[in-house]
Amino acid sequence: MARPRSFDRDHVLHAAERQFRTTGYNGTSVDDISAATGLGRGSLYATFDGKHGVLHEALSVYFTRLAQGAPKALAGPDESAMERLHAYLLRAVHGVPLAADVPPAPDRAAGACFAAKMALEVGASDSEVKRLANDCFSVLMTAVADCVRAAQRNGDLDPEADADDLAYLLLTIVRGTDVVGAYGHSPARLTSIAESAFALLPRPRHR
Amino acid sequence: MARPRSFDRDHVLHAAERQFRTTGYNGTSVDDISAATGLGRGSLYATFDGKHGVLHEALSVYFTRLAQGAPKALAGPDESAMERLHAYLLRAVHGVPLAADVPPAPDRAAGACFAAKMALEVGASDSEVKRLANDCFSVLMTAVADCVRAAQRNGDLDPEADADDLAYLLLTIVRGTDVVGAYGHSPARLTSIAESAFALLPRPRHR
DNA sequence: CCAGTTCTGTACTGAGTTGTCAAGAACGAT
DNA sequence: ATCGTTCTTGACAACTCAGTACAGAACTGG
Repeated sequence: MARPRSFDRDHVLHAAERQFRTTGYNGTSVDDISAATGLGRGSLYATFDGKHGVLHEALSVYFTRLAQGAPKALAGPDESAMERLHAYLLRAVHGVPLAADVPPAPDRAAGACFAAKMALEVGASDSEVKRLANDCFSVLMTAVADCVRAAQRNGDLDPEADADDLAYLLLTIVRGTDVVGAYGHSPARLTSIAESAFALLPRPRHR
Repeated sequence: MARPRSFDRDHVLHAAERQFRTTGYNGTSVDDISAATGLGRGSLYATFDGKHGVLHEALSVYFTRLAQGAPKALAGPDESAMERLHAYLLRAVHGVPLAADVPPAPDRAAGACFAAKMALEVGASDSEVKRLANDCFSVLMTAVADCVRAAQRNGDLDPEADADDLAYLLLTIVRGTDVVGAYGHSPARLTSIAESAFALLPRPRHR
């Protein structure tokens, strides 16, 4: 029996994420968020808790999206596990790994993992951000590690290799691709990096 | 026949770099820089050109330091090229790769490559920063690639492998380590990643 | 010791920022 | 239709920030 919200919460948070992505946390004012989301100042402060709150909620939504998308993209039959790993590495070239709704990022730096970018900028002073970013990492980590194990079961990867170590390394490479991409290197160059990484994965010793 | 400077330019820029590292570009005010460097506003604006200028000069100094340190750390006899590559990867665990003067970084995120961090934060809107960051990358790139070629000459790495591709991949991994470190992962974990990467380098096919 | 030049510190301005508040709008239950 | 509750809008005050200007300090060559 009261006036209903006139905006979609997730839609707003998604727009805020896009803004944070392109101008960074400290580089965006509340007015910028207001303009990007269409919400007035008052609603922003009432619904979330200012900039902090918007960032935290946006990261939370990002996490949810990742928690759904990552397993979906990396799970599947053992036979095609290697292909999925390959596709995952190549997708990193264009940014926005496994939660793609922002297809043509204007600048590659804006395509980097949202959680990683925020963690790097304000993670040192905002432990909540650090925590949320870690959650995102963990979700990706388990998905990749499971995929590695699947590839091992199928005989495409050395069964002696530690799947977790390999997954950590793969994620590190994907994160590094974000950074190198921010330098302005061409997609061709990034693709070459991804292919090199894929080629170096440890194959079984004997066949 | 005029009053001499009471500060050392490089020392000031180094202090500014430390500040930018810990609080980011947009997160530091001119007063912060003033406090960190001990310089008054007036001197800051007279010597450099405000925040922009300080950042650009600081990056420039960082580049110079890198251009000296990187070849020194990675050049040497072919016999020990692999050891140098190994050491380079392990050094990334604790940040501030090849220009170490800030040994105990309070937060690992502050230990990330200065150029990379700035490029990721403001590179999209400040092409000068992007350029300087790219220069830093290039310097590292050639140094690593040369070291890879040395290792190939010594028979420690597959001579068929493309040295440049390998160097790109190694640098990507080091940059990724910065990001993963910013999440708060333990040095032990980062070390494990570095070791995995090193172990996967392509050895010669036949001996 | 003096004059000229450069550096240093501080106060000031205008723009931009954050967070709050109150008045009005929209809706459902009665 | 009306009332109460909740959302929205715009304006507002306090504050911070970047950049400038000016007065004074320090030093050196003569």
